[in-house]
Amino acid sequence: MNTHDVSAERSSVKLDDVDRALLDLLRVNARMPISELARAVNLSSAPVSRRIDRLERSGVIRGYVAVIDERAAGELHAFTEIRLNGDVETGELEGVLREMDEVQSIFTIAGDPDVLVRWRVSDVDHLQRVVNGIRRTGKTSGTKTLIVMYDWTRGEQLALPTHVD
Amino acid sequence: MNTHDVSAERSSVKLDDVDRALLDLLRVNARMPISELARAVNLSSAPVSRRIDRLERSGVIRGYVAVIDERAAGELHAFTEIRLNGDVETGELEGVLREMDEVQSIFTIAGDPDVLVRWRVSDVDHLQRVVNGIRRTGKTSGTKTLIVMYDWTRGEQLALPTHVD
DNA sequence: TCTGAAAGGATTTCACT
DNA sequence: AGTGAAATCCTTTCAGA
Repeated sequence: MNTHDVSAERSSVKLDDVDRALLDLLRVNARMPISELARAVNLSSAPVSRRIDRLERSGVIRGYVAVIDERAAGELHAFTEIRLNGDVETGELEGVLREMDEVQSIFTIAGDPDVLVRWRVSDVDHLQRVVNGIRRTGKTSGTKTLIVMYDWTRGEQLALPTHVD
Repeated sequence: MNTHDVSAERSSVKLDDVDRALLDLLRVNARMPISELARAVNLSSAPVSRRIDRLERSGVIRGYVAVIDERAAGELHAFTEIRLNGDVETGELEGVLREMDEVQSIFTIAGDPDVLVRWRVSDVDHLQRVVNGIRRTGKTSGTKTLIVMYDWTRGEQLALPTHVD
């Protein structure tokens, strides 16, 4: 099916249906062997290898990450919504946030709030410290923090090699 | 279908320093070869292979996902905060959400809101349709949607294999 | 639980279509 | 832009410590 290339504004990348199929497969299992991807799109390994290389170099594939059970790893996850002071640009806070090890993701939002941050901390005390750290920059006019109790992401439960004998 | 089927043996998992080092490496590059991981932790490949297998089976590693540039792929990402009606349990809505292809992640929150959903849609019309779909379930008392303009996640920019020319 | 070696796969390159 | 074969490299299993 032909879902269309809407982007075009900044990226000169053209994706065909095979590229999109590969992306959908890798989204669900980033460790899927090239040989298996090739079988899924009815090609041999060589062109699939080259296509993935092209997708990586062009920035369409930004990376491959393992998803870890945060509680098994003894961690706490949370989000903080941040509203910025009127004279502060999002880029200013982003620079601060990227330097903090506890920051896992930063989302710039169209509307209110201005920024959404995902934290990876050891406990609530740690969370309080990092959120206070953001407040103390003087760049924010308000924060609201959401503690994650449970989370689910598409693909994560199917991603492991299930050996069907 | 049951909602909580994964990693029941969470409490019986013990991680040593080598395990934690492997997790940190895989978080940043899920496609890193076992041989390279082995070098990084000063072991041979065999035990690293077995350790990762154990981490996968015990549910500590939940999966491996490729991170795609949504704009290059012609997509729009957004979050919706959901407040549930007083008589609705989070599990009820979760069941509905998991069936929707547009739902990428579901976070159950301690406090207000009750649930945070991450969407992957083709455009704002599509977003409006899926959010209205949630409203029409009658399970929610309020929603607030945040459209992502830009996002950054730790590790994603270093995750690609650095090749020597 | 590790090492080292060997077997079996996977990936990439290359000549050709 | 894809195929098939060959070379290289990776992963897993197994014997031994």
